[in-house]
Amino acid sequence: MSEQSTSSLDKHFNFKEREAALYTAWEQAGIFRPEAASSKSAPVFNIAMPPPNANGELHLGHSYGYTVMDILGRFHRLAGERVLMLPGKDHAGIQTQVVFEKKLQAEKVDIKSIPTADLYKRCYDFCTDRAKYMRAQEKMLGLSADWSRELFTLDPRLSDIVFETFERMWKDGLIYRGSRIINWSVFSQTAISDVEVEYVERDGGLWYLSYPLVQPLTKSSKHELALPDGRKVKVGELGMVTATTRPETMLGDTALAVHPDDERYKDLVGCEAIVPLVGRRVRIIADKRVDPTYGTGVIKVTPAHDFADYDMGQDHKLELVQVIGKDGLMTKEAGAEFAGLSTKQCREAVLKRLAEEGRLLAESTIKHKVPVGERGKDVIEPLVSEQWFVNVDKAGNSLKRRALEMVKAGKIKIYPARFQVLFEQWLENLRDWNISRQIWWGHRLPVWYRKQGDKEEVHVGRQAPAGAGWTQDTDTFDTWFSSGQWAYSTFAAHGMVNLDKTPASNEFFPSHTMVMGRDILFFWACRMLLLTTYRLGDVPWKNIFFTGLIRDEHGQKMSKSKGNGIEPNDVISRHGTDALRLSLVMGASPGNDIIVSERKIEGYSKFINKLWNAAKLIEMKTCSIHDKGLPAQPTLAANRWILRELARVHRNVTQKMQEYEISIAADELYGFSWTVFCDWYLEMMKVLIDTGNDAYKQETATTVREVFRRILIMLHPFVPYISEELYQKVAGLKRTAFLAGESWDYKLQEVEGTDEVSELMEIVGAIRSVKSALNISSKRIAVSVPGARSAELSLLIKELARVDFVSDAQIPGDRALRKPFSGGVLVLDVDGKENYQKRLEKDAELNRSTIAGIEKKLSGEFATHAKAELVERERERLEQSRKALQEIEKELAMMVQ
RNA sequence: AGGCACGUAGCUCAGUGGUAGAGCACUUGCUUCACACGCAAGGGGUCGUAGGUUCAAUCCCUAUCGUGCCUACCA
Repeated sequence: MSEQSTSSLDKHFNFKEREAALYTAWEQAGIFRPEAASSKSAPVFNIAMPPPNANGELHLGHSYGYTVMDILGRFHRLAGERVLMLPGKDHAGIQTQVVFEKKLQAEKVDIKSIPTADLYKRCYDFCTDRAKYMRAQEKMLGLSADWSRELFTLDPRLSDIVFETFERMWKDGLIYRGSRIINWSVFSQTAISDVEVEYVERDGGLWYLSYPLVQPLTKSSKHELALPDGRKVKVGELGMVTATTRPETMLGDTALAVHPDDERYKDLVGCEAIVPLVGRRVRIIADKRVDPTYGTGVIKVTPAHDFADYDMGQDHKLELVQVIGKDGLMTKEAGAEFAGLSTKQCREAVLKRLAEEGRLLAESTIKHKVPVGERGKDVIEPLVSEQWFVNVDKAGNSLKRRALEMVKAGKIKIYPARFQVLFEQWLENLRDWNISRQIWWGHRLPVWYRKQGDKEEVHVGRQAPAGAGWTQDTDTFDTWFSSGQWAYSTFAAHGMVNLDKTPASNEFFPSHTMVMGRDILFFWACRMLLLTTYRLGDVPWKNIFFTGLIRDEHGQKMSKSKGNGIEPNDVISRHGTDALRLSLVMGASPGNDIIVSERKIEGYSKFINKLWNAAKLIEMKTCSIHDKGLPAQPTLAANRWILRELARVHRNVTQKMQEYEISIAADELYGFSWTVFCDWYLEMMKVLIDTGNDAYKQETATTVREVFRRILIMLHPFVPYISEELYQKVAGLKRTAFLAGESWDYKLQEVEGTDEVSELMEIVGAIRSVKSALNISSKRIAVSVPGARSAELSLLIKELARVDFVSDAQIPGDRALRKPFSGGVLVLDVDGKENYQKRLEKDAELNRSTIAGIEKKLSGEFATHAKAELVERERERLEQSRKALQEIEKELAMMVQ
């Protein structure tokens, strides 16, 4: 017996202390910089990581994305590549301004009294402060980012590029200023982007209004309309009947529209009608965008306050009458009677007046979706406003066509592949992009104006042109205009991309991979693709990986307002970073949502504990054994087996990682580490080291160290802390300063030999099964095992199954329980073997049905159609089952006697 | 309305044209000196439904139901 040794490791992994210490050590060693790679010409793996908004803190969604990125980054770093995980923060325009102004309000600061320049500075400081906090969270998560290259979207190095892009696009005619319909936030007093608008379902009214015809019909129509109150009216009889959810906008109607193929209204197209209350004469137009089955099939067209109507207005050259102002109140265009009312008051007033005039025919309630601001209560009004736009589909120089061509040509590998189609659809549907915002937080437009008499001069440039009287535009850029350039501006800021050279391809560009949540992804990805293609003539990234969303255990989206969110800091402090990372990855297939609960995180913390204890055991058993290096061909079957298994797992995991199948790779490693390595191999190791001779000890100690070292390397991307800690602390594992310096790939000579261990596992399993059923698991019993095997294997079977070997003849018949296995029949010496009868009967039944199944199969056309090897395999299975059944029946017959 | 995905054990998910899998949960036994955050042995599924192709379908095709998401519309 070997002397008792103790481990230098504590009872549990003290992750709270050790995680912070390990991170600091990594950072101080500079291993997160691409320059740390041993080869200066190694391939580059770089990610311009999506910058979170610098106005709050990280939520679990951020942790998820970062975990995926860090796993990829650490994997490629182990592969010897120059890895650059470039971190940053986004100034997040309107969102930050709202957060910041709320904060000032809470502090009872009078925002209006502060000059904009001061506000800007204070907000910048606020973001700097938040960024610092978030950076600490990112480090806590183990993110192996190159902090020396961190950037903020308002950093002058990035801003310069943003302004330059704007100027170039202006010169190229890809940017214009114009009055078009946009989403207007009444609360924030600015235009906002499509993604900032949400649609929520509300109960609303649908009112049926009649607009008199200028020239009444001469003969009555054969078509009838059904009103919701059951009435039927002849088409044209009461003028044009239209249904609307927003009666107040009728004051701005400049047409009525019907579907061109709608028989009911064919004769009326081209006629004129009168908008009630305002008395405006409007045309009846035909447009295929009208759905003839909805309402009455007639729509009132309000080009100034509806996106679809706006498009129709453009095509039919309709007048724009703006009746709702930016303050959310009715304008004087709405008429003296309504001007100054809120839209809600106006709706009531309009309905009252229409009813008085007999123009309100009917009303019904419906569910419909109304636009609201991101934070819920904000009212969004589509209205026409003068803004700056990017022309995304300019004739002869279409940004979106070029982007689309690249995607269609497969220049970006998309994971999962099914998102390719979605990506293309998004690009197809892009409308001109409003990039101006009426807020003070952000990049101020580099545009100057000067009034010269009636004319207004416009100059685009960072500096005011010569001459007096120029004033700069007070608008700022849509935050996506700057983050849309993140894919190249970040690398350009560090001199890794030359913006004046197109295509700009070099080792850092296009960047290797983009990881994005699939919710925001398409919106942002499209903009990045557009701007990068424009600026550099190439795609922004070679690969793009979409993650799903995080959901709670009931499948609900996590959100602050629902209160079902998991705080990363909180769970990390209780279960450790590694457990969180594992639970964010296990079961998460690309693009699909993932369910995360505290229970899941807690569950994976057990795996961390398991690794810790495996290390303790290895240390105890091997610390006194000197490592003489791994022999080319181990002599022990157990060692040959585990090395073969290791090589197999290494191949599988490597392949899955390269295919971005991260969860499958993690799952494979989890199973191998726990079931194969701990449950089987470590148990064998104990036996070989405790009871074996010196040669056994030597080879086994060396093997277990090598396999464990390899496991730690492979696990490191997923659980960086525990793996590094054990690598550092367990004697005999460490070869370089940090795991990051190890090599993922390794040359393992193909281990020869037959697979004797699977037979061992079958025999041990069969014995354990019998013992367990007879409730004698801990008892040492005698057993006869047919066949000859090495001293090592015999020893292992005896110790793992807790048996002594005897010959068949030594066991009395009334105590001998015969148990078939693939290599023959085991005979176990047990008390009360009749208690095993039920199990035997079940086994027999199982075998009979297997036999019947195979016989049926072989008697059919399978035998002639299927591949010969398949048929052969079935024959073997049949033979085996028959033999087993025979033995079981023999045993049962003896019991019955 | 259109598109996409999903539907496999109680839960979360793998998977394959030829013997249905894992983890968690559950049952039973075991404080065997790494770990009870553990070990061992078990129970549990006609792979959503209906057709089709095939010698053979959980897998391929068609239809259908259910769930989720996206886009458009909701005048």
